[in-house]
Amino acid sequence: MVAGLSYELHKLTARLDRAADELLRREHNISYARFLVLFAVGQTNGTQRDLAEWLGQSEPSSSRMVAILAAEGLVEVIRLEGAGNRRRLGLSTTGTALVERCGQRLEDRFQVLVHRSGVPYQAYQAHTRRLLQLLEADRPDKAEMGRFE
Amino acid sequence: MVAGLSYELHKLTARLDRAADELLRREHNISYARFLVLFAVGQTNGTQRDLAEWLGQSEPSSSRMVAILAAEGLVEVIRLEGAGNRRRLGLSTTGTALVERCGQRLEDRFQVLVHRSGVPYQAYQAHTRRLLQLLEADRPDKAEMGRFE
DNA sequence: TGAAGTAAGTTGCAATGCTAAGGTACTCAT
DNA sequence: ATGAGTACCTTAGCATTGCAACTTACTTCA
Repeated sequence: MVAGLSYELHKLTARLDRAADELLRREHNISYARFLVLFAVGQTNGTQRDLAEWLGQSEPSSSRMVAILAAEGLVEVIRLEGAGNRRRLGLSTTGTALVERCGQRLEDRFQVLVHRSGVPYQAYQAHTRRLLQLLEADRPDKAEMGRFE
Repeated sequence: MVAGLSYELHKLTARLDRAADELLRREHNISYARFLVLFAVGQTNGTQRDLAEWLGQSEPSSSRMVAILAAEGLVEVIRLEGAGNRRRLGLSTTGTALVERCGQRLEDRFQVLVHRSGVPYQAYQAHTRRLLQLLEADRPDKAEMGRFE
């Protein structure tokens, strides 16, 4: 048959995401989608476009999520005067704390899973990254992506 | 930082799915989500529950997709008399042809990508499967799942 | 100094996913 | 033969995504 590594990846990710979502909702009353955005804000500390890029999502998606998270006081949005229609994103104190706790919890859990499975974390990660890189290289866009400073 | 294999998996899958979606819409006027369901119908040839299970999706999701695909004449739904409220799903002739073409196209493309990346297909697939297996084993459900014949 | 260009962000709409709750078609023990 | 149980499917409603189209805030150039 058509083996289908891609289907298995799809499925694995779907399951992982769902499991993460359940855990976060139960323990921290937040969805995985929102957590991911929060986490990404912490990582990028840039514009919304940077955020979308990091997440591998469309801009409208992150735009909306940012609006929601900002309204909840987890993300801070600062308009940059004299820099075009740009804002810089950052985590609020509450946001930082939340990301900290959730991130730790998820990472722990995931590492346990991987460890129990016997799959070599390093190698699997390296392969995943490699594929991702190649996929990014294929799209003829943001080679530079304008920063502000 | 929190390395985050899981984020990378999430992102990789998102990108792969999006690329597949673009290709299928452009060349065959069908979304990747629908194609996946069609493909799964061909693989399972069972009930909708089997289908959802194979896809790693919720039952309502596949129920809705089946309704749509049946309305488009791609999937055939057969009520099984005397077997409870069950239906057996199968691909119509058109459906089979479509899956054939799209599946081939996607698989080719994906294999080229993996090959170019230098990632060992077999090993990566084995790891993915292993993780998936463990994840399935954790959920205390359908160990048997009732078939009809 | 104002028209065109550019980079970033937002809005409208449809597709798809999930959970919770409800329905349907049988089987079985009493 | 009837009420409980079981397995499968559907409906209702919300969350999140993507694309297309539009807006906003600056920059450039004639």
